[in-house]
Amino acid sequence: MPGPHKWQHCFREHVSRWTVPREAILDLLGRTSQHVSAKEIYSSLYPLYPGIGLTTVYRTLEILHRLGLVQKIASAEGQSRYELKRGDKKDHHHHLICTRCGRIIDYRDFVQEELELVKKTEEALAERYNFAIKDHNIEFLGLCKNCQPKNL
Amino acid sequence: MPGPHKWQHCFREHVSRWTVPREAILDLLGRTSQHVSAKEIYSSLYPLYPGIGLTTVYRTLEILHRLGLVQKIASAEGQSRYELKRGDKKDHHHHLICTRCGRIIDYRDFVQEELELVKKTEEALAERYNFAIKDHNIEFLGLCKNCQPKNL
DNA sequence: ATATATGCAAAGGATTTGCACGGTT
DNA sequence: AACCGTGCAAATCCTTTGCATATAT
Repeated sequence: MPGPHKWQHCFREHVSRWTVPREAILDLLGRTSQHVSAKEIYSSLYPLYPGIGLTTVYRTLEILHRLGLVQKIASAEGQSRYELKRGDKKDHHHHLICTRCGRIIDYRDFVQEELELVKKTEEALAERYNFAIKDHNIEFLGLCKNCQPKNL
Repeated sequence: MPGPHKWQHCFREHVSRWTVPREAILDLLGRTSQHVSAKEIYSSLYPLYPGIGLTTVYRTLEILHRLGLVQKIASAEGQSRYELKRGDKKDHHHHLICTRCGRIIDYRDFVQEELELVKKTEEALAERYNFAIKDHNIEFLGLCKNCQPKNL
């Protein structure tokens, strides 16, 4: 599992070149705990790296996703959000998503229990359906505090 | 919970008018066990109802989703897929999604166990984060039989 | 008769692609 | 020097919106 600044190696090995934009994007993802959209990454980086292109952000995210370093969350609002997967077991979490404003909350409660069941399920499903399971996605959808109708 | 052909009532009560396109869309959703995209619905319906518009499909799906009759699955490939929620408890299932070809398999194994944990988690999360939880989404991502690399 | 739903065309967004240029190796 | 990555602009794809017309009530 790559450490804070070992991505450079991972990149050179699996992809090819280690460039300024790639470092900037990975660095940003490492510093944020949010689930960011491509445009948000672009906007955050622009002041520091004028001339960076949104295209590059998309292409880099695509690579990171394929490498399994980044989770891509397809939200119902049309845009995808991205989150760096940290190797840390303690950091494993699932999502609580507001269907109105799109806010995503990470929760770490019950995750241990969930993971036990997930593991069991995963094995059985892999065999039964001949699936090579790579990842799972557990999320709860609803209305966050701010989006709940006050008058109901 | 609306029966096979009681949607008409549900519609008139909660929305307003029961029209030919709405009946056609709901009927199609009822007859298919697939997770269909808006365009697929449109294409299936076009031969029978020439002149039907893709716009109407989207608008109807939006209503059905708001009424809680249809689940909207935001896939990573950019398009959303829709599935009629059947009242039937026995029919509750989760998804196994191929990240390469987009195929979705419903599985009903372990769902009972999952649901117990889900219910418990839901209650705790609702309280802790002040969230009005409406739905959940459990899916496993990986490669289906056909998409697994043969030479690995 | 009246309000609502429809279909078309156009607009809107997010993401991808083609291509000449620039940076890494 | 060779090749890969970049940024721009244009192209795509999915979805939403504006508006005149058709339809359900």
